[in-house]
Amino acid sequence: MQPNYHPAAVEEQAQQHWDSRQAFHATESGDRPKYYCLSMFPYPSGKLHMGHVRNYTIGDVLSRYHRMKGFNVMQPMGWDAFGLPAENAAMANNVPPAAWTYSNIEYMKQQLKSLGLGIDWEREVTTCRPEYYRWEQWLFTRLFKKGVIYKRTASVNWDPIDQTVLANEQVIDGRGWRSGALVEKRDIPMYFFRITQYADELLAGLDTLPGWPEQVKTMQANWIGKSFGVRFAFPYGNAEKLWVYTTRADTIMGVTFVAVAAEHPLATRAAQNNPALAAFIEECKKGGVAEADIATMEKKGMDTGLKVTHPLTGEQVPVWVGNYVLMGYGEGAVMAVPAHDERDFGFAKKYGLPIRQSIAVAGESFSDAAWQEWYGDKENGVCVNSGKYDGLNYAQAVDAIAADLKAKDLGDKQVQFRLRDWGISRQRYWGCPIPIIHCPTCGDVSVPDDQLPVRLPENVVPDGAGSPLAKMPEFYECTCPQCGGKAKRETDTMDTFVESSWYYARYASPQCTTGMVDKAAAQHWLSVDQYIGGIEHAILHLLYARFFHKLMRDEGLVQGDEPFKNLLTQGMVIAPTFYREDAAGKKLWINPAEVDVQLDERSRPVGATLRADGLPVIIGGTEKMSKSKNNGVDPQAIIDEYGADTARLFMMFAAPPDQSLEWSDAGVEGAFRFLKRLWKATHDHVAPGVVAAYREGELSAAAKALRRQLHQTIQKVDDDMGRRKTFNTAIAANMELLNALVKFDEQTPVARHVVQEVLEGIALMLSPIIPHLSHALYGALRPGSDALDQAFPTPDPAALVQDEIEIVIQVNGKLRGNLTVAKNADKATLEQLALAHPAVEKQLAGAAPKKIVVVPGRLINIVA
RNA sequence: GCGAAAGUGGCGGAAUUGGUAGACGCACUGGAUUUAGGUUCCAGCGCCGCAAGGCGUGCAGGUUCGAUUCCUGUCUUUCGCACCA
Repeated sequence: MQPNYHPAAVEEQAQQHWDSRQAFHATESGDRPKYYCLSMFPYPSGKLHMGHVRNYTIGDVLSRYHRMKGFNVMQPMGWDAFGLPAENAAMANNVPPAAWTYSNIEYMKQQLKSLGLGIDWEREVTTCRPEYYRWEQWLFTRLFKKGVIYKRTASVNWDPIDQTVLANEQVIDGRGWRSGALVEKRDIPMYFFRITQYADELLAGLDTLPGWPEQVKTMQANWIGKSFGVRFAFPYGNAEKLWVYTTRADTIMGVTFVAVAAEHPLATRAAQNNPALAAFIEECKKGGVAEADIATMEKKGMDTGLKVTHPLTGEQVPVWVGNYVLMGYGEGAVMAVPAHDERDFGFAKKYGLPIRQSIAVAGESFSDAAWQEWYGDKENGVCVNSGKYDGLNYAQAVDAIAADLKAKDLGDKQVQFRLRDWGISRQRYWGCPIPIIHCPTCGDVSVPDDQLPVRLPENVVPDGAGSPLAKMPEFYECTCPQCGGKAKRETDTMDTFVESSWYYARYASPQCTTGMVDKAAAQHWLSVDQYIGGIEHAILHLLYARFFHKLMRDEGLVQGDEPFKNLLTQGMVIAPTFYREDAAGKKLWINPAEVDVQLDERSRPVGATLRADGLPVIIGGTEKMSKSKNNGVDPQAIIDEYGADTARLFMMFAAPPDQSLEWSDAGVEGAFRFLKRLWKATHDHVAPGVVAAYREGELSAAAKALRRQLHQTIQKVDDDMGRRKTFNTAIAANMELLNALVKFDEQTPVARHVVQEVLEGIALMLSPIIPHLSHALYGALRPGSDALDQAFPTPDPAALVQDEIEIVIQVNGKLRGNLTVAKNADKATLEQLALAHPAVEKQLAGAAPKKIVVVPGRLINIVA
């Protein structure tokens, strides 16, 4: 064994060893229970970022830990290879997205390999390959025939200069990112997945997922947004009806106006002979479709001049157009009750509309000032100024009002979801072609199986103005599969969320050519035992994948209702930011690697300078590593300098996996220092010759204590890695153990056996985190054996036995001293010892204690 | 705006079931080793205080013998919001 730790050599040797024995190739044979460990696959953007390294290290730690616990582990990897960045790179560099993507994959694959991940590379999946997306197209055609996929129009961001549809991300402050043009809403035809049909099941399924974070389940439940309310109509004109939906039917008697979306037919009609209104409606159509923008913009409205009839009072109610009412939600119209809804209140105040109280809370006054205290109080409010409904509480009022509306055939109770159907049409090139043919006589016809896949040409460079496929007759000219007549192929591609919604299933049989999945393989490996990925995917990706699993189940492809049994949502990797401002006040972001931070005598930062010129820079916040803030740290540089084990150790040590992780160069140094200490301790121990691990023999008190600490650590680390998944505390416990070992200086033969036992224990306990180093250390401690084949250590009950324990003494809940007592000391003895303690006598000052609380094995609290 | 989280020393974090706040690491300070820098090793390190002691987990309340942990309110920060992935 080398006297010093050289990570490059250690890691190369270990990786070659694993490769040569195909250590991570997973098969369905054998009788060990399976463990399918899946990390969210990367988008091949160019090179790995720290978020990838963190994600895949967590997955690898769990995979290797479970291998040691006796599981047949399958850990695959692939590429989420379609997407917008490839088109942007193509335009910038004049390279086809395909070529750019494939070369990125090649480079990033080498990077992943250098991390020493235990991946079965024979299962690699790349979504932009026809072998993959042909099955997506195949499923599409099935779902289209079933009616789960349908076509309708929907609003998109339209760039009037580039004549193209923009993603929300491409709209900056209401303008197109390339053209700078003010973005407009435009309605275009799109295909939709009828996810709302599965809304109830997607909601109920959350209760079957105890292995998911509560936070994620709550977010999904709120996103699905099941609400119990009343759908009812305001009649008008010639037996026409304006429908609205409300969850607060108890406030219906407080309605003073109705607000409709700009796109609502009633608004369109009213605008025909009202130029001012027409102009306002046009103004509402300006701006993008992102909900966050719409919800935070100034609430504006205009009277249509139209009136509708209140269904219960018969009163005439004005209809307004409101820019905050969304056509895509519910009925595209809402009843407005300014007295009991915050948004309506603000709107009524602004435009001088009447406010009518219809709910009261006993003992509370109703005024503009007091209003906000209880405006929406569902629990304590009762109806007032509401005629026959006066005095009814929320539930009673809703029941009575719904019944009366039903009797008039003007409404009824209705369950509604916030979830909307999933529009998947994209007017982009680098995506999976939608397998539809438009025939002038047969309509929309799905592409027959024997004509799949609809191949995406790979040699195209987009120009940013509309979809390239729509300009390629060789792509879109075709014949109708039904009538054989001249027809046009669909040129839209699918949302890339579609590919990432089923890749987990494809990994079970990645090369299957006879179907989307091999049913037997899918049955063996699914569901995913552990899924790991960023918290930013908590809603959309995870909801779509759950939806797809149910679609595939209903096609008989997979079994079970849910794809991911356990979910771990990792936090972001964050880093400090630094910047300077130019003359125009524009921030120029400077990478942390180029900055020196000055500290005061208490190590508080007082300033920062750019290394290149020694002049000051401004310290910004600590934020998610990103290109835009130029605060990214390249993982490759860390691996090159310290090795993968140090990078892995630091990332697992600096924070628990579900919290954000702050990057720290000094922290990386600390991790490296620990590995050097561990290497040296092992080297010094094996230098005089290898011994067997301790089994029996008389031990000194110090040796006994060290051995007890080892076995306590094994117990803790097993729990931390398995149940808690807090790798930071597992590492800390091993650091403490190494510190204790270094202090232990007995050289007797039996002491050397204990040291051997401790070093073997550390090497194995940490092997999921620092596999290369553990491979080398274990090989040195046990020549001829492979750390990879070892079981996770188990604690020796005999080593854990303790005769004496420490008990804390408190007076009035404050720590005043402690006692070392026999483990089985009884309550009376403990009280007596505590009262005799000098610090307690001082605190009591002769007075008798009022009460004594004894928590066995922990503390005594004396209440004075 | 709506939904979900998080706030603990100079910093990252620990305290797992209401029971010793600050484990472990970083930074810093002092010392040893070293020609020097670096490395390594030893010691110290929440705040106030000479000490005794007091204070202390964003802020304000509450429950409890005892609260970082439970409850109410509030502030700040982060994530998501349907075409970024």
